[in-house]
Amino acid sequence: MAGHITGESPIQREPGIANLMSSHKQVLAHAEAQCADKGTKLTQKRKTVLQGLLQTQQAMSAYELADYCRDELGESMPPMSVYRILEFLEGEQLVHKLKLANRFVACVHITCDHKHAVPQFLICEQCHRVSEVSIKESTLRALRNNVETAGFKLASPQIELNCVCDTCAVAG
Amino acid sequence: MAGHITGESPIQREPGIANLMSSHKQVLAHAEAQCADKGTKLTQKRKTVLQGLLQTQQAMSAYELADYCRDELGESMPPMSVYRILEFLEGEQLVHKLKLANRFVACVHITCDHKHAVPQFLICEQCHRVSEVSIKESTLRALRNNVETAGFKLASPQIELNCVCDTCAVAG
DNA sequence: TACATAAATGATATGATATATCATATTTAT
DNA sequence: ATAAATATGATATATCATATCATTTATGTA
Repeated sequence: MAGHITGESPIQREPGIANLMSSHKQVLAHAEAQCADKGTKLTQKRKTVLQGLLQTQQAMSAYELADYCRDELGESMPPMSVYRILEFLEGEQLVHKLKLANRFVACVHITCDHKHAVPQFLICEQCHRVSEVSIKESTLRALRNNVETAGFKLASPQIELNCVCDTCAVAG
Repeated sequence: MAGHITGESPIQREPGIANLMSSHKQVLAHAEAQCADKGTKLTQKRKTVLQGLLQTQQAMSAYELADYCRDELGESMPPMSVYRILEFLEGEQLVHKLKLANRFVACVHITCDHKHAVPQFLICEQCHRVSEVSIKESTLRALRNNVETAGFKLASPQIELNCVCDTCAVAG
């Protein structure tokens, strides 16, 4: 019953920890204000979970997040609470669930005020690093066309792709 | 420990059971020949699992398939064997694993001799019906471009999309 | 045929992700 | 101050999946 974070590959934090910390503070403040506007509350626990996702910069499972919050952020966090909190954060569009990986990521657009484009998630199968990029309108239209011709509708415009990141590709 | 097939929505079999049965027979024969060519064997158990996928026309979990084989096809089938057999069938390209749904489908191109196009799977979130369509070369190129710009590589060109089929959309 | 080897399947244990439900604590409104 | 609503804790259980060892079945060769 050791930690849930698989040790396969280290977590990458390019811009230096200190900068990230302070930028996370801003993101959290923004998220809190956004919730307040909508009449919901970003409680301490919810903030901690979101902070975990912001800091690790990885797609995390609920159980991994529970461990991370307890061990690194000093906040006791039963996994079932994490699931509930993630559900809340998803509803607030602060977090995305990646079905392809059964993991969760912080939305990279929390501090943007404009409407988000359709996200395209590139998920490294090996280290779970995630890149959230925007899909071109024309590409999305082509996909949607395929879908509707087949008698389906896109349930969520979000697109997830099985990838390998360059770092793992080199290492592999 | 009741059946694993969720009763939410009935399985749809448009062309009439009898026709499907006979066409499945052909598909199975083709699959068997294909294996023989490669020096592998489509055993009785493997045939039964593939038949289950062909008949239900749904994305099925391994456990659902185990139940289906036992109850509907009269072949005792421990879930762990189903996993092994699905792995084999995937290797033979007779079956695809849909990570988005944690389920498996029969490949719709088993009887085609030409090389398959890149598959795009439309998965109904509600009834797990799946449509396997081909993605246009230009669309795939656009996606791949997005991916490589972000420093990733597509691990599998297979694309899975969260959808709702028209039947469920009407019912819902 | 008899035997050795390889391949396939059976059986069990366990891990990992997720949902359901009821109890308790905290916040909010009146 | 109290009731109602919201948030969190705790437990049980469902669901998807892998690892491992035992047993059976098929295959090749003396």
